[in-house]
Amino acid sequence: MSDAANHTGVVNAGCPVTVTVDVIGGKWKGVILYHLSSGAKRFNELRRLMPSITQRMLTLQLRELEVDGVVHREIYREIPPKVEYSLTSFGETLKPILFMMRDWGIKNEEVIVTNRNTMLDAGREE
Amino acid sequence: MSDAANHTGVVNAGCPVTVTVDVIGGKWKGVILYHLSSGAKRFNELRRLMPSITQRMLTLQLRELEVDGVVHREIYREIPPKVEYSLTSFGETLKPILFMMRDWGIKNEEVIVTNRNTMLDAGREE
DNA sequence: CTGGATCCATGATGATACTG
DNA sequence: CAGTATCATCATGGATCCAG
Repeated sequence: MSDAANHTGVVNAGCPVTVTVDVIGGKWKGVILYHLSSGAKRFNELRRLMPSITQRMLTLQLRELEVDGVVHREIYREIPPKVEYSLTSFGETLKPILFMMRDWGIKNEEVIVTNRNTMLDAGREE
Repeated sequence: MSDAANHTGVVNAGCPVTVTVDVIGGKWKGVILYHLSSGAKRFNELRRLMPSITQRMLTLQLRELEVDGVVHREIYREIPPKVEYSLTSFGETLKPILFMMRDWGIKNEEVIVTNRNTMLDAGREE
C-alpha cells in the first residue's frame, strides 16, 4: 500500500466540482476514460493509444477508476493472458463531460499554443 | 524556473482530451475556474472559497491559467492592495464543462463515497 | 509474450514563515 | 492584502524484475 492513493479520501471540500475532479482528475484519468468511451480496450491497447504513459501509471490509474466504480476489469484466463477494461454503466455517465473536453480540445488547441508562446515572450522582455 | 511548470509544454500527445486536461487539469484549476465562473473574485476571496488550498498553490495555478489565457488578472494600485481575477472571454468557453462537472459531482457524490468504501472493504478480506 | 510489481529519481504539491 | 521563499512530502516517471 501507500502507493496509488491519488484521491483525497474526503472527496469533498464544500465544492461539487472537487468531487468530479477527484474522480476524473490527475494527469491521465480523463484520457483513459475517453479512450474507453469508444469501447472496451485491452491493457496494451491503451498503452498504444497513450504512448507517453508508463505501465506503472496506467495500472495505478485503472485501479483507482475501478475503485470509484467507473471502470470494469474483465480477466480472460487464456494463453496468452488477456485483460479488458471498459466503462461501467456508472462510468458511462461521464461521457458528456469527456466529449465536451474532447471538443474543447479540438477547437482550442491552436489558441492554447499561441497564448502560451505570447505570454512567455511577453515575460521575457520585462 | 523549475517550479510551477505544470503543463506538459507540448500540449498534445495525439489526443484532444489531453489538451483540455493540460489547461483545466491538476488538483485545483477546475475548482478555481468554477468559482470564477460566477464572477470576478479577489485573491483572498478565492482562498475562503477553497479553504484547503495553500497561498502558494493558488498563486501558481492562477499564473498558469493566466498564461493559458483563460484567466485575467486586474491589479488595483490602492492601499490596501487589491487584485481581482476573472475569466477571460476565452475562459468563458470552459463554462459548459465546468457546469457539467459541478452537476455530475452533485448527483454522484454519495455514489462515489459508497463505491470507495465497498471496494476497500472487498479488498480487505481477500 | 502480456499484465503487473518493485526500486529509485524527478517533479508537483503542501506547510510555514516572511515581505512590499 | 496579496503575495514570495524555503523546506518537506507526495504523485509521477523510468528502468527493471516477476508471474502466468
